[in-house]
Amino acid sequence: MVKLAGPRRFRINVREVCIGCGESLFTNDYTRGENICTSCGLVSSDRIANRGPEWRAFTAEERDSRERTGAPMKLSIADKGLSTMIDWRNKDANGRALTTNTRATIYRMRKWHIRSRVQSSHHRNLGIAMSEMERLSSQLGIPREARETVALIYRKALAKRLVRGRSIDSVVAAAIYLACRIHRIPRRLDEIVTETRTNRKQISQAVRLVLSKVDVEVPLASAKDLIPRLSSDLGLEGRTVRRATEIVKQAKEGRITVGKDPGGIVGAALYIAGILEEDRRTQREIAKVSHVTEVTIRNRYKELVRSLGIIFENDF
DNA sequence: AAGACGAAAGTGGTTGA
DNA sequence: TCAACAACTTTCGTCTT
Repeated sequence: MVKLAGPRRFRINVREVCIGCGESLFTNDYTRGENICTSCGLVSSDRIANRGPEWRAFTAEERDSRERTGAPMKLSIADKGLSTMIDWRNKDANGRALTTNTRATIYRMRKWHIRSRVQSSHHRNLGIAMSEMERLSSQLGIPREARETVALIYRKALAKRLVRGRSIDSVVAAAIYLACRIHRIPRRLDEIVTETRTNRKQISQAVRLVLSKVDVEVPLASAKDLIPRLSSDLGLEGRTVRRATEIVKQAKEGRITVGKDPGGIVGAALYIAGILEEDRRTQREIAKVSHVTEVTIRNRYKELVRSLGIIFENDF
């Protein structure tokens, strides 16, 4: 006894609460450009953006043929995600199993397809490099955008034949290190080294090589970028962090930071801020998280206090 | 006893001849 | 290629809290 409604014109979309009846039963009628409450019938807005395509399609094939975009192009995939593949399943487009004859043909095609794809050494190199890059990046927690930068740097290095005679892993590690600096992600070279099979020396050589031969804008590791990481490791309070940020900023303006280990500067700034804000940490604790020794913290601390004229009010 | 301080000697990396 | 050099580390004795 249920009477079916006519052809559905609405795309049901739960939106904000209706100002008429308080229900949250809105529906968007893109064909008319209206928002209609399905509970009380209130038309709430007569100007909504239609985010769908401007064409209409009635069948799946029509939709496929009219679609003008595909998956995004990515540098971190060896072929930029643009090549085609022959599926490994022995099924045709309708999902039916192939006959023995066709299966043999497909097998041959597949073989040559794969061979032609990795035929050039350039491509093979990229394939290996990108999988190593993915492995290392996820181990180090490198975000997506930075990985694209890594891929870009590696491609440039490869194009300039810098990978010749060097291990792929070391160049990948170097690219990751540089991409981290570009994206202002604080990662020390040693952190990267521990996750690779190559040694530190090779990686730092590769870093210097890429830096000199490939045109990439790589900012110097800045003390400021390190503050969030270290202060969260130390569990410092917001006001202490702000104070430390201010100290680092002043130190930078006073030009006493050049050539110094950022870890030491931030460590000292956090130490001072801790004393000033009575959110104190010991030099040892700070030295541990900032990967410099207590002596370095002390030296920076003395310099900062002297040149910035910091006076500890709670001293007397 | 833990933390801070500072001197002295040693290390790995950069710079300039 | 080598020496000079600055920054940083390790080690250790001493002072302070």
